[in-house]
Amino acid sequence: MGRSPCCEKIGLKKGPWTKEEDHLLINYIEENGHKNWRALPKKAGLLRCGKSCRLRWINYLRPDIKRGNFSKDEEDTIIKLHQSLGNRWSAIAATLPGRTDNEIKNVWHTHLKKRVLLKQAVTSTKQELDSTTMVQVDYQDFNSIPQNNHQGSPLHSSNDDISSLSAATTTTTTTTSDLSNKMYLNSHDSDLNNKQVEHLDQDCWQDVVSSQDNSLSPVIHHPTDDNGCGFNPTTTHDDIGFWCDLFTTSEEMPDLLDF
DNA sequence: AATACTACCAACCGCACATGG
DNA sequence: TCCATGTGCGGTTGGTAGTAT
Repeated sequence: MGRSPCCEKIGLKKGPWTKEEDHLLINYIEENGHKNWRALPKKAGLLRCGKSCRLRWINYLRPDIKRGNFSKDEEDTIIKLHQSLGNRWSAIAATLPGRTDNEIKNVWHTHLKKRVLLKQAVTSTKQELDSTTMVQVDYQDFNSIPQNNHQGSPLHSSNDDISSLSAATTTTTTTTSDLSNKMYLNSHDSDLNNKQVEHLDQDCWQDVVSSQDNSLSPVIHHPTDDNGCGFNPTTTHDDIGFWCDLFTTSEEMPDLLDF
């Protein structure tokens, strides 16, 4: 026999809260506090589970909640604390007054994780570049790469992605060494020929590259479009173009680390 | 203009821990 | 010490708005 449910499920409302429900909850808590969440909804006249009431109050209705975008300082704090604490959202939230664990968790998954992963990718790439030579890549040859060799890579989004990439970047000299997971480079450098690189897993690349989140744009210094790639920096295609541009010269790499 | 896709975020769910009888 | 209950936490889902095709 398992534990009983936190509340009687039958007849209780789920889903988005209405203004009326919000007012009932706020009024009750302002007058009586919230000593017992389970008993609260009935006393407040709400057809909600106690857990639902608690969540609504903690994450949205609390008077000290800070709304709006996260500042650069707040984002930096989250990134730093996540490095040391991991997914302990409540602990991270405790250091950011007015922010909730749920909000921080959402921000992490939608913005900050991508930024951190990208920074890690760029950092590892730079480290590898420091110990390797220029690699010449003929992107047209990606059309002939077997599917299972570039699954999940930035160049895998669709046939359209690959063809537009090829059309735009024929035989571009590029100092890239790990644009993707298990991507084979058609290198003219014998040491790196057919080198299989594996710095990031597939999900990582899908998160980073399939994203149309432009928040990366102001953070990463997108090289000027002077090499003929011609990608617009706002779409999935653009992400690919961006990655092509990104590794055009090794001299650009230090700037890219300025997250 | 219609459809598909993606990002965002509020809310839910289940588990773990805390507490009190 | 055990058990029932309440609460908190982190993972996940689903609805919606915006954007691309």
